[in-house]
Amino acid sequence: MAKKLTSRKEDYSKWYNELVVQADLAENSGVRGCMVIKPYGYAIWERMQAELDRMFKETGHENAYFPIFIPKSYFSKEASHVDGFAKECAVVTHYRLKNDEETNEIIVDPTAKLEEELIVRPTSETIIWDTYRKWVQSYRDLPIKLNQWANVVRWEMRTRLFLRTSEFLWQEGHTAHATKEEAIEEAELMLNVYTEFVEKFMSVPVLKGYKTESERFAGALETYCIEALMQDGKALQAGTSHFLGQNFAKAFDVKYADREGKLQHVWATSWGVSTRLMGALVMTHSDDKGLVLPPKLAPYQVIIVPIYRSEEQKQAVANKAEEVMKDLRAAGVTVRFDDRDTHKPGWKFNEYELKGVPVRIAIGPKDLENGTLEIARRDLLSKEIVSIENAVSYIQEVLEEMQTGLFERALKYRAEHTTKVETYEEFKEVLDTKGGFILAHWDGTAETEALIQEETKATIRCIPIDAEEEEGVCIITGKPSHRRVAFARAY
RNA sequence: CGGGGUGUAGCGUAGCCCGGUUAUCGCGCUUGGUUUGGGACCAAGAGGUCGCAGGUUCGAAUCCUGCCACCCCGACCA
Repeated sequence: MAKKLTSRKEDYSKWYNELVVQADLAENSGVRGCMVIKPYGYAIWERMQAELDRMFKETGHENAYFPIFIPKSYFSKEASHVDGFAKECAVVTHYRLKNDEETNEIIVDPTAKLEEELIVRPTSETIIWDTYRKWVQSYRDLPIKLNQWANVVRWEMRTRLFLRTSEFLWQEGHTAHATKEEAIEEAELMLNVYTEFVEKFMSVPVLKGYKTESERFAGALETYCIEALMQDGKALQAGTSHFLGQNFAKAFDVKYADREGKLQHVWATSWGVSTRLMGALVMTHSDDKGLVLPPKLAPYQVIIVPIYRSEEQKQAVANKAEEVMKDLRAAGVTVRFDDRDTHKPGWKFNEYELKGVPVRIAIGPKDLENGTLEIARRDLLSKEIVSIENAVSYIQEVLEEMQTGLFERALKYRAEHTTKVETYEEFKEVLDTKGGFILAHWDGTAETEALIQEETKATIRCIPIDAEEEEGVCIITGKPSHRRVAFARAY
C-alpha cells in the first residue's frame, strides 16, 4: 500500500502509486521507463477508453488493428517522418534464441538475422498508409476513418512515469480523404472531440491551438493541440490532431480516381491521445491526501464502508448497504461495498481518499437507528449526515457538483496562472516566479522561438485558436505581431 | 550520449569519511489476544546475493577498479 502522501506537490510520482509502478527490468540493460499499470489505474484508462471510443464512433469512426512491427524501409519513404522518429526506435534484428553450448546461456542465434529489420511502431502512419494504398482506388473508397487502440514504443533518452514512458498505450486515428478541406475539417473535428473529452470528462481545462512549425509532428502540415496546465505551473500537451496534407499519400503512393477519372493523391489526418492523459488527470486535481478523480472517470463513484462491533451489527449494516447499493445502481451510480474485515474503517477512509473515490458512505449502528448515512465527498473533504430517503438524489447532486467543481477550480487556477507580458524582462520574471501560461507577442520566426527556448526553457505551447486579433510587437525583436501566443515551460 | 548524485529486507532508511562481534531503525508482513464512527494496541516471530564483478587486506556494506541500474540537469518527445 502506498505511503501517506507528503505535501511535496512537485513530487507527482507519489500520487501515482495507486495507479502505476515502474517496471523492474533492471536485468535487461538499457530497458528503462516501462510501467506496470495497476488494476485501479487500468480501470481509469478503461473508463477513458470507453468514453473516447463512444465519441469516435459518434463522429463516424471505426476501430481496426495493424501490426506492431513495421519494416524499416517504410520509414524511409517519408523524409521528415523518419527524421522525427529515427532517434527513438526499438529495432528487431533477429527472430530466434538458442542455447550457447560454451557458456550454457541463452543467446541470440546469429543465423536467425532478419533480412530487413523490423521497427517496433513508434506510431503507425507508415504501415497504415502502406495498407491504404491497397484499399483506395476510387473516390467511392473515401473517406476512410479508422482508429486503433494500441501500444507504441519510443526509446526516449529520458523517461518520466505516465508522461514519457518507453512503452505507452494510446489510440491513434488515421483518416484518408478526397479533399484538403475535408481533411482539415476532420483534424479540427477531432481536436474538438479531444477538447470535449478532456474538459467534460476529465474536468481539465485546455488551451486549443496550433503548433508552431518547429513543434509540429514529423510529417504534418499543421498540428493542432490541446495544452493543459499542471499544478506546478508547467504545461502538458494533452492531445494532438494533425493535418498531414498529401505527404503520406505521396510517400506511399495512395491515389484515387476522382469523378472526372483523374488520379489524385489522398489527403490525410492522424490524431492521438495516450496514457499521458492519466498523468494530466492526477497532476491537475490531486491534493496532499492523494488522488481526486472526476466522477465521470472514477472506476467507481461511491464506496460504502461498514462500521460495526458485533457479528450481529455487521450483518445488519451489510443488509442496509445492499439496499443502498441497489438504489444507487438503479440511479446509474457505480458503487462498491468494502466488506473486508481485515481493515478498520479509519484505514479504509484513508485508502479511498488516496484512491480519489468521489463519494464515501459510512454506515454504522447509529445510522441504522436514525435512518441516516454519513456521506463524505473527496473534493472538499467534507462530511454530511443525510437521511436515507434523500441519499440517492443527494449523491447524484454531489457527483454533478464535483464534476463541474473540479473543472471550475482548475479553470480558476489556470486563469490565475496565465499572464500577459509586454517585455522580455517581464516574461522571464513571470516564468521564474509564477510559471503558467505566458501570453506574449512573437514575430513568428523559428529563430526567436529557439532563442527564447534556449535562454528560458520555455516553448510556444500553441498559437491559441481563439486568440483575439491584437496589434503588438515581438518581445524579442520588436517586430509587429497580430496576436499573442502561449508560452510555458512544459513536460 | 555529456555533467552531477544514488544503490543496504516488500517500501523508506542508519552505518561508509575513519575497515573489526550476530548490519540499524520505522512502515509493511506472520501468529496470538484485546480492538473497530478517521490509518488500533500489546506480545512473539519471519524476512538480507549490503546493485554486479574483480582487487587490496588476517578481515570489506565501508577502501580501489570496472560494469549495471535508477534519479536530477542538458539534446529528444504523446
